[in-house]
Amino acid sequence: MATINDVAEKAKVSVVTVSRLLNHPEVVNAKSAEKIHKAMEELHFQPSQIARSLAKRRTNTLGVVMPDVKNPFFNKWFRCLEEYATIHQFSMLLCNTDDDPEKEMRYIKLMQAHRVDGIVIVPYAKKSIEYLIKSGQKFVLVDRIFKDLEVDFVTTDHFRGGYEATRYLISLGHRRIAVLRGEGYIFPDAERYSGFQKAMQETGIQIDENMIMNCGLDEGKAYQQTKELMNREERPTAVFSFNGLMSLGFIQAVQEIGLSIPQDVSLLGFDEIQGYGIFRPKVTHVIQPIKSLGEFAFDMIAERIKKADSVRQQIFLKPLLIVGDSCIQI
Amino acid sequence: MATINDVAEKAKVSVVTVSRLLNHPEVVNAKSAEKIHKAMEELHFQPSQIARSLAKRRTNTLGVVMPDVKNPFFNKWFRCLEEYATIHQFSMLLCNTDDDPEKEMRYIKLMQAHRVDGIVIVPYAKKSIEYLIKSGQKFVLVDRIFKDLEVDFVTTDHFRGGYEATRYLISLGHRRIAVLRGEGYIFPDAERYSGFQKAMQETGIQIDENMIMNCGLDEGKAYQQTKELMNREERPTAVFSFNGLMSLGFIQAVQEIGLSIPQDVSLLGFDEIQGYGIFRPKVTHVIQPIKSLGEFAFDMIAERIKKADSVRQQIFLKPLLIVGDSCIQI
DNA sequence: TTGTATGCGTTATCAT
DNA sequence: ATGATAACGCATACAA
Repeated sequence: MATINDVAEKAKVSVVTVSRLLNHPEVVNAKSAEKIHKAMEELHFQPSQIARSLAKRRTNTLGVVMPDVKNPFFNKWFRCLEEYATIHQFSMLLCNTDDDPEKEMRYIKLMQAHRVDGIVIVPYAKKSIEYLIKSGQKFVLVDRIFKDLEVDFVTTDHFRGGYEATRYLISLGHRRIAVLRGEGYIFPDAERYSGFQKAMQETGIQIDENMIMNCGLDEGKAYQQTKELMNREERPTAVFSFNGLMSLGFIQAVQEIGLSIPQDVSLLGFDEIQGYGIFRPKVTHVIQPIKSLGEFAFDMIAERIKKADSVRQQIFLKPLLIVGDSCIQI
Repeated sequence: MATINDVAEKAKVSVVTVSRLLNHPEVVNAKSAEKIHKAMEELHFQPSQIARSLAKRRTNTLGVVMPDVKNPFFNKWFRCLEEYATIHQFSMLLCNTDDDPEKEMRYIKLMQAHRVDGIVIVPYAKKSIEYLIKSGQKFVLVDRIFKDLEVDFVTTDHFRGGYEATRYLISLGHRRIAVLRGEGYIFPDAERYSGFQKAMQETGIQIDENMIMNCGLDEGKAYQQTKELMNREERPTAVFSFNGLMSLGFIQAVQEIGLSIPQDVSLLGFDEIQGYGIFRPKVTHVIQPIKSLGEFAFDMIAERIKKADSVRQQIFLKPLLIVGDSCIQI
């Protein structure tokens, strides 16, 4: 690939003038500009971001570290982030951790080696974030936060989501509500459960601990737990599933047992389900403001890149309850 | 972030020795090595890939240009590619074109500006590929190819997929087979249709052109076309949908009309459907060897990066028909 | 408006 | 086994 030198030579100007045309076009004379442009065309010249990054100590690329692009929630989010970042002249280096702490650390260091200007991370391990802080890296947390760490983040108000969903079920007359959740380690899981608890307490309903199923946020486990749960003598009248994958596992198990939603059991899920469009009844679910989650993430990291001492931003966005046909009054 | 200079100073050796430890560890004395390692630890040193890339004229990063990570087929493929590439010390710069020719060109040039060692592309416009050739860029085509261009590629044998799927439907007694397809512009769409044609011709069945529905590979259009199609006096007994999205649209429309699969109409789809797991009946479908599609793509581009004059590779992978319950004998 | 000199962080070459 | 020096492609300060 041609360099700035080749262009300068061909246009019979100095390298600096070429560089100027790239960075401060207003100060270069029209004739020179034309000659240079012509030379660039002929040589298929593209300024090297590598050399440019080295000189400017800015790469204009963002590192994105997240659990898994295969997850519908995350890939939608990533696309929003990418689109928005591209408008602002940023490229994206992408890594998937599969919630493996070691991968996460390795990838973070890889990003740093690439000298990304900032890291946008949906983290798993708190240790990773502590490392980011310690190493002076600029970064923004998305979705999964750690309450005791003083860092920039944008997330959904998962507490509110859990709370409102539960209130809705209660308003329909449900008392025996089961929960399909994770281990409570990651923030959204913990918060949604807290919201659930609060709604139950407020309305004076006793939580039946036997109906709080730890499924590790996993489809397969949700399937198994559902089989066990729904074959009990005293079944729940409603199930609150904490993500789309578990909703899938639940539905599959329920179908195999021969029960119907919502006649035999109501279902309320967090996030959309894959294939949501074709499944009947329409599942009542809580959605997150994915686009905003992407745009805020970019704005925040961009702001911090601009000035390291910009104010700390901690944003909670409102979730929204979409009412379908999977919950009935009892 | 600390540089190689800081490390050298702290370890009381020259920069070169530090660099050597990084690149040719075997030639540096154990004592020096230890001192350097210690200094690196203390300084949280990560060698700058930027400076390294500039000096070596190799970035060890790959540009991935594809239509859309949201598409389940592509995101599974991307994950396979990423995992495999990471093992081989390559990072991935990712861009989504949404099949917009302008975006595609812009992104390709962006990748070149970043001096990626090679580009892995699922293209839309032939023009993009012609540019890649003209500019001397190393690249590999995945999934969508152009038969008359002499370039490296790996794709599924879509012709065979279309052929075998159609033969299967015919073997079940179907004669009036409708097709939900795209515009025939991209390779997989065109090939699948050719395979369909061949199977029909071989068995002496007349293709009813009115049942070949151009849905632009889009869910919404497939939904509309299905409504029109299935409300005709003479309905097809089977439908062959060319991708998962259109299968979704089809199913939704059929459900709304009040028909059942496969009692009223059989369905055979290409690729998996989102939410496949919970939809009943299980949809009979053709799957592609996604993992191989990722690994071959990497191996090929890696090979070409190693030596520009390596032999041209053009690989067709076999698709596989997965029989479910969505097609019945008539 | 344009050019000269220098530096960005690393590697390669040639010495020692 | 180690070091001095130049080079990678570009941007910036300063000079003209």
